[in-house]
Amino acid sequence: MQKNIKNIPDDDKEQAIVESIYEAVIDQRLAPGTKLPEAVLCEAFGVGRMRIRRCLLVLASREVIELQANRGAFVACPTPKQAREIFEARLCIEPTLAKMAAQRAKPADIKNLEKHLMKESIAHNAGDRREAIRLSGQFHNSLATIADNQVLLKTVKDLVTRSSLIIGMFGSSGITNCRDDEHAGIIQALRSADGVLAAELMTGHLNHIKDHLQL
Amino acid sequence: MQKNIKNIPDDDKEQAIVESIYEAVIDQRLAPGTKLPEAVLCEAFGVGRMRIRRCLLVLASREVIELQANRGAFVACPTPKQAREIFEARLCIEPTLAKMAAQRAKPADIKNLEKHLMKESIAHNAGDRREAIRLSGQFHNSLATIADNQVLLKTVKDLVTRSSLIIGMFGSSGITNCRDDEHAGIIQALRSADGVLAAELMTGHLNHIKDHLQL
DNA sequence: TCTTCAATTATTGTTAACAATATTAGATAT
DNA sequence: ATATCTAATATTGTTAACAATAATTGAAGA
Repeated sequence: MQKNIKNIPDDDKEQAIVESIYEAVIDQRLAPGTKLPEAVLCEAFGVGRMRIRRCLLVLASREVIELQANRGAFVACPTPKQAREIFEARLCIEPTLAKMAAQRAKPADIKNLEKHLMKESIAHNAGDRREAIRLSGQFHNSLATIADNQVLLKTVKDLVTRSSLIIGMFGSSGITNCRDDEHAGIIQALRSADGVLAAELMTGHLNHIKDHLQL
Repeated sequence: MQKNIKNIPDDDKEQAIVESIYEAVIDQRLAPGTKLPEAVLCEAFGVGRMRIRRCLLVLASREVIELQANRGAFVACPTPKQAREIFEARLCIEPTLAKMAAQRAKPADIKNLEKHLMKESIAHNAGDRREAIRLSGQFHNSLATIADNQVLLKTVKDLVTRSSLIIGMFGSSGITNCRDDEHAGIIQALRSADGVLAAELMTGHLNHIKDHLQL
């Protein structure tokens, strides 16, 4: 019999590091342009330089960070053009994804989304902008999970992460970016298995987020 | 004044290597499951091991190859489940993309597509299956280019590349996979700037390709 | 002849030292 | 005081040797 095949040695640890940096970007603890020196990351995660470099390369390949020659890694600074393209991509993908989710959502999925929505509402009312953004992104990922398509999930995750950077750069600081009542509407559409409505609401929702940006 | 900033040292060369492997996968010169030993690639591209490893990591992060612990790199073998997800993703993205392309196509773009179509037709009539597949993929990339969205272009490129692997694994060998007359129809829709039609035709086209697979 | 085990070989993974480049600090001159 | 140049420092990029693991070969036994 064959031994369990892991993808690459200690891949789990590396994936955890990548995820950790993703999270920090989403939470806006790592602002656009922040330098990520190898030594600091080695210290922080308790691994060697090679590991960190591998993680940085993966992050760069997903355009969450940028690698500059002989200067190192920096958290990406999306340009207005990139911002437009990213939201255009989201508008291309997520409405259809919402439709798929509406067709496939099981009662348990709806339950989880409702719980999620409550958390969003709490963070929102508490004025915890950071947490609100984080949960808002997570909501979009959840739809991809319910739609049960790993390929689209990965794509959306990247887009959501980069959207956090965009909001960090071009978001009007006063206004809340993701209105949770719009999320509520989408959940209601899923509940009634109305895919077309879910898609429409998602389109409107993404347009609202985009419209609140100062590109 | 500041020196020209390149992304990373000799990034161009590395990107060329990655592209080269992409091409080989698309052309089906690298069959699914083929082992890619570091030494061979170092020799082939005339670079050190470190470079090759970086390229392999990028390719793995895009799921064009798979890295196995202590065993090295292998051209990816998409599972039927992955194949379904990839085509679902394409069906999610490319119709809308075709619509965008229809709205943005300039006369020169149409001209190029027509030239491209002729090449496809020639390869098709000559029974050059490999070239036909390659050109067929390129057609889909061209639409993303015309739509002028780098984010979606990159996503589609990945999906098209992996589709080549899927066709290599699950394609019925006798039947041609991408009917160029369907491409012709899409071009006609672009010519008349009929986005809705372009989207519909693209949906049908992708479904046809998918239906010719033996999952 | 086929299977199993051990030893050899080949390949990948890791580490540490070194080279190249950028950044910083300090001194000098205007 | 500011700007500029130079030297020192720090950071990144590269290489080569080494360690760990897998693949292969061949021999021994059933």
